Order: sequence, then structure tokens, then C-alpha cells
Amino acid sequence: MNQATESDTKTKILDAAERLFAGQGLGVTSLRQITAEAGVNLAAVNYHFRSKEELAGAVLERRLRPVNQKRLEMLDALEAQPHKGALPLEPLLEAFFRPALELNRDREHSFQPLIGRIYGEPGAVRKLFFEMMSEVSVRFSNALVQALPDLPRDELVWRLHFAVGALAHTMAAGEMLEKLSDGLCDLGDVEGATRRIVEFTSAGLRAGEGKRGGVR
Amino acid sequence: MNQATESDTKTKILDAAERLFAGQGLGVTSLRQITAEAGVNLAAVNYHFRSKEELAGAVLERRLRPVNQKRLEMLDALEAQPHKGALPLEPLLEAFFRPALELNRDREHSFQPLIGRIYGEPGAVRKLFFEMMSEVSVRFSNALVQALPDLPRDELVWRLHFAVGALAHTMAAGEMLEKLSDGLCDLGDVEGATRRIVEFTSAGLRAGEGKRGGVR
DNA sequence: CAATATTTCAAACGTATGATTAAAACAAAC
DNA sequence: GTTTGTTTTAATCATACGTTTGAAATATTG
Repeated sequence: MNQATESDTKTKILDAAERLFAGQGLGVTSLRQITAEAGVNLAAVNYHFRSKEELAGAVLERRLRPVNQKRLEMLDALEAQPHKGALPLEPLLEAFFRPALELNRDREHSFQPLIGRIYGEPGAVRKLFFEMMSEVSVRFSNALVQALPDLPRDELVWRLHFAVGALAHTMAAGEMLEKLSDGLCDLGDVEGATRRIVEFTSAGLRAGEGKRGGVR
Repeated sequence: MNQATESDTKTKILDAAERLFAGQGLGVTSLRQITAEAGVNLAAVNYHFRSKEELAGAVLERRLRPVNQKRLEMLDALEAQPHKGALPLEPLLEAFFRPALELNRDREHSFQPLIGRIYGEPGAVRKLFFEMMSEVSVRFSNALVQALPDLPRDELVWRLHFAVGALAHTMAAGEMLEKLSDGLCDLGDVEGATRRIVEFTSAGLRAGEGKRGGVR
């Protein structure tokens, strides 16, 4: 196995595919476009990855894997801290959102739309996505129940869904946000984006807290 | 122009296309699949609609147009009511969310994923989507500024973005919500869904209201 | 340097696609 | 009942796709 050459071609393909998938969608992007953009031969995709679909999976995995790893690390650290009774909500949300929003830095808007598009795409890529999300999903769901012990189960599921939607939309349509706000909103400002989505979703998750018989 | 026959074929195509687009995505759905599902001849699509892309536009328009009309009607009614100073937030949000969530009733989960997929799709369909959303977008943005006069402009844009994300995700991935909650959450319950998303997003939009110099 | 494994390349494969055509079937109007 | 306009049909078009191939090039190893 050659490191320099293979990695070079492989990486060039991954980069080009990521850019094109994100920019115009998985289905309409052809291998010919990808290899042309990457400056490699057409057959290289089927040589290094076995098929177009596995390439798409590799593109996804390269970015999402480290994000989920970071999420779990932050959750571990949070749970290791001594907390009286309920887990603190805001740090929990931050552990979920921040690693994802970090993708918006450095990489000039190449990856984010991709992960937003995955929801829509059918087949093996979608399956891989849910596989990669399963551990994070379970761990954070359980933690959220501990953070909001007085919230009825069905309300919590709904609200978690809304919170995930806020993130998904920021990943998928973040470019639109910057356009519509005339540059007022900057996706690259990870601190600002994280603070704002945590503020928004924590308030949403806590809505009506006073009315219930909660701890308050 | 024949009503019965043309409308019949046209509608059959629209129904089949909607179902397939929503189920598996625009790009991967072929005209042959659509016409087979609709039980009409292949050439019928290019006869009644001019191209596949215009068909996709028609599919979108058929559902989104009435939704936006209803939204504006509800906003008109709301603005007509006497309101001292600021517009009431919850009814404003309800006017935006409810007409969209109404799509989830009756139609057995056929349309919702489609509108979620539109974000991802490139080209003329996406353009048409934004055209159809422009009036709603402007009117509701302005109304929201009136409803939250003390919220800084950039915070408002961010939070509006999150709120739209909550809806978009519910439209796009609502099926997932029902699966993950073991039937605990029912998309067809428009009242419940509307109440919950209004509660969540209004709390999110109002986050930290006490800390600012607002009316409170 | 020779032998071997890995990677690149141009060319071609079969298949499926969106679109078009001209004739047939059908309905409407007179 | 014939004419006129509309809709449906089957067949075909050129094109683009993902994948495969076998030979050339390149790197790795002994």
C-alpha cells in the first residue's frame, strides 16, 4: 500500500465529491464530474472506492465520524462532573451542537449542505448515516431525559425533534441564512452560532416549565 | 380543452410524481417510473407538462400555493385585529406553522418529505420554491419584528432561522419522528403538532427576554 | 537491476434516461 | 356524419450514466 499516491488521489476524489455533492446534490452529480474536478481518471473512483454509493458513504463518514466522537467525549466529560440530581441542560446541548457547527469553520461552506441532504437521499448512504448517529442518539436522548426529568416523554420527543431541526437547517441552509441577513449572521463564528442555538433550543425545551409541578 | 380526460391524466401524473418524489427523491425518480405508477403513457408527461423539471415545479406548486395563501389570510386577519403596540407572537407563529402542518393530515405522508427535499434540489425547482415563498417571507419577517420589538436584528434572524428549521425538519423527517417515538407522536394530529411547535419556537424566540431592557 | 505489486489510464460495455415523433384514437363542433 | 382539435400511443432519438477491462505506468520489494 502506497501512502502518498493513493492518499493523494483518494483525498482529491473525496474533496471534489464533497464539494459537488454539497453544491448540487448526490443524485445529479456524476462520477465524470467528480473525477474531472479532482483531476483524476474516471476509473479511479471504482478502484479506490468500490462504487459511487460507497464513495458517498466515505464522504459522509470522513466528516461525521469525528463530529460524533467529539460529541461523545464532551458528553463523557459532562457526565463525569459532579451534578446534583438533574444534568445541566445548556452544556448538554452545547456538547451536541458545537462539534457539528465546528464544521462550518475553515472549510469554506463545503460540507454542511451535504449532511443536510443526506436526510433526503435514499439507500445505503441514509442507512450509514443512521448507523453513525445511533450511539450519539441513544446517549444524548437518555441524558436529555435526565436533564429534563419533569417533561413528559412525548413532549420531550417532539421538542428534541424541533431542536435537531434547528441544527439540520443550519447545516443544510446556512448559506441562505448568511444571504438573507446581508452578512449580519456569520456561520463561521462558531462561538456565536453555538451560543445562539443553545439559547434558542434550551428555552424551547424548557417552555412552560413553571406551569408543571417541576423543580423549577 | 377537455376537462375530464386531461385533468384525469394530469392529476394521475401529479399524484404519482408526488408520491415517488417524496419517497425516493427527485433526481432518482424517472419519468418511466412515474408514468408506470400513474398508468399513463410515457409521453404524457412531456405533453401535459413541458419537461420533468416543470412537472416537479407543478407538484410543488399544487401543494405550496394554497399553504402560503392560507398563511397570508391568517396574517391579514391577525393584523386586522386591534393590537396595542406589539403583535401577539403566538398567533403569528401559528399563522405560519398551521397551514403547513395541515398537509400532514388526510394525505398519508405523501407530500411532506417532498418540500423538505426541495431545499436540496438545485435548479429551477429551488428557484420556484423561493419565488413562492418570497411574499410570505417578507410579510412574516416584518410582522415578527413588530412582535419582538426589543430583540436585536441579528438575534431575530438567527432565531427565525432556527424556527423555520424546526418546521422544515418536521416536514422532511416527520416520519422518523413517528418511528423513533414508537407511535407516541402523531403527525396527523395537527392541533397537537401546531401547539407544540408554537410553544417551542415562541419560547426560543423569547429567550432571555427578561435580561434585555424589554417591556416584559 | 529484476521481480512484483499497486495505481493509472484510455476505451468500451450495457443500460437507462429525458425527449421527440408521427400515426392512431378519441372527443367536440357543426 | 364529417370535420376539426385534442389526447394517447408505441417506437425511436441521442445522450449520459456507472461500471468493467486489460494494458501501460509507476512504485515497492528482494
